[in-house]
Amino acid sequence: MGTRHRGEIEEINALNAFIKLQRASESVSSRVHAVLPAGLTITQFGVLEALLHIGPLCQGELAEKLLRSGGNLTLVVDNLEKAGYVARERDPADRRFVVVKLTDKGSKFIGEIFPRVVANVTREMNVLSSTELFDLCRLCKKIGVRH
Amino acid sequence: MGTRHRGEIEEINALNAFIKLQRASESVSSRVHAVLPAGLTITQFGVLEALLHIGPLCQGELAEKLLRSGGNLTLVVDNLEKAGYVARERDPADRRFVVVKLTDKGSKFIGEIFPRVVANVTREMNVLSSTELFDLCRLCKKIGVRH
DNA sequence: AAATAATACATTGACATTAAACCATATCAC
DNA sequence: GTGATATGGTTTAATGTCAATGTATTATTT
Repeated sequence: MGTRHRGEIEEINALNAFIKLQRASESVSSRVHAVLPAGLTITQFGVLEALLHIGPLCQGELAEKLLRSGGNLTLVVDNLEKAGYVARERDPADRRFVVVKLTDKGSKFIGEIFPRVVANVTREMNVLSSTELFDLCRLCKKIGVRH
Repeated sequence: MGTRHRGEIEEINALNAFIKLQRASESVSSRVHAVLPAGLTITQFGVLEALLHIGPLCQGELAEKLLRSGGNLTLVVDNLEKAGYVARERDPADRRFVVVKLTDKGSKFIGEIFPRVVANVTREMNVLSSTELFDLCRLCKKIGVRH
């Protein structure tokens, strides 16, 4: 091992950390997903949650917040609309925009689910101490930013 | 804010860290993905990379390593097979197993791509110092484990 | 040896996901 | 105002993804 170049070690450490990051994210996410009612996907949950806490949003904003493509959001909102959880409305001021808002049914639904997801996330993440959580936030923030 | 219960603060910190973890993972992954040749997906890359570094594997092993379902791997291997990068072979000792191996074309292909992905991952992750990388590994390992 | 259970993969159906092409609306330049 | 350009959303084609179910093969039980 003494013959390894500096660059090789850097590469190995970077790859290693990258893989661990991906695995941690995927495995926590899948365990959190497990608590969602059958038929409600993570992205659908993300849309409902954003509408609950921010209020009505247009699809472009939803796509940006959820890191998804516009075309994807069209379909996800379609499915939420079919299920009766959200309603679409053309913005009369600028008819290109479609404003998505929670229906009463959707509001009640996400209002019941959200606390359970929070409890689950809390259980998953509190394997770390609050100092460790803070460190994780800092590191994630640093690598998450485009550079 | 002084009226917040201890539990509420824990929940907020946990949620906050969870979201940052997901975002960091997704955004790094999408930037790494960007370096893959058009048409090669992340999971396809994962299969080729595993075959390159471990050697021939059966589909069940691939599914486990890549944290994907068996049915999914069937399709991913289908597409890699169509593209001529891998070949399937029934294990003669136990005909339930399908051994997947790289073709010459696939071997050459992944051999060219892998170093470029490594370079990209290195560039992304080396925003962190080696100490920070080490910390990130430790934290991810801790939350990734099922508990 | 026949019935049963377990294992590995394939298939199906529903939804997610993206990129690219497309349509409708709005804005800008002239 | 008219044409060019930009913007927001939709559609399409290809792939991914899982859960559930089906099929083939092997192992176990009796």
